[in-house]
Amino acid sequence: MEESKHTPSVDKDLDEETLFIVSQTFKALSDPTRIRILYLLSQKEYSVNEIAEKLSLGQSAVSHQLRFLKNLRLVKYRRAGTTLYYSHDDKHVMNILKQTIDHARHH
Amino acid sequence: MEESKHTPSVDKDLDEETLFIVSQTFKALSDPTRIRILYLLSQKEYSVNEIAEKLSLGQSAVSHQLRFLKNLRLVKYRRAGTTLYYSHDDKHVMNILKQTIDHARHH
DNA sequence: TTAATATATGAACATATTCTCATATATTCT
DNA sequence: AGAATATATGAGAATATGTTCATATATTAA
Repeated sequence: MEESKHTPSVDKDLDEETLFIVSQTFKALSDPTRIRILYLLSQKEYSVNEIAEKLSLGQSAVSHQLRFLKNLRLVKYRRAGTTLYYSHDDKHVMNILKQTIDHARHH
Repeated sequence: MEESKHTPSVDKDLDEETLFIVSQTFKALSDPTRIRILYLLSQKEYSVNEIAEKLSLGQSAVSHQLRFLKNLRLVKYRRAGTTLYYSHDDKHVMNILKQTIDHARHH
């Protein structure tokens, strides 16, 4: 059997590094708070306090989760004075999230 | 602004039920053991013991994880005597997994 | 420099997760 | 029915996770 030009994932072994990246990526998307934050950021950028207010969360909780998402490079921020505006930074992951939200809604 | 015929997820609020389904789906994909099991099952069906051997895991651990995946209807099984052959049961989720594995490999 | 505002960080706590071990259940064969 | 095999299950332990609280840091304005 010949491999396609796209080298389907099914034809290769899962190396440790890939496994780690994949699990971390999905872990980011497995928590309701982080999902809500990313969903909010799919619309436009928001400051930390705006996110906390919009989602009725504590400032600290939001900050902790943003650090988590930032470490995985799923979000980025720009500074404006003392305010940090966060936005999403991984189109692939945002696409995966949207796909899965749409899929979940059709049930 | 008018909504498209596909009603993009970004235009709606995230209701509790959708949020729960989405987070559970990603939680299933967030553990290395479950990823390896699903990846194995993306190729063909395997019995519990075959999975345990292939992945060097305990029979009990595999059984526990398969129950988890079964509860989310991500896998199904057929019985052949005392042996249960498990296979994947959610094409959307398997597709998401493949996409993310491919994405992770390109880094 | 001091005050005010926005965000980040560390510790502690409660809960969740995943594995192992022992044992239970289910099926088949004799 | 009893033995053998495959899988499931429950309890317990170790670790991970997510939140809150208190406090630290950074920027701006007076």
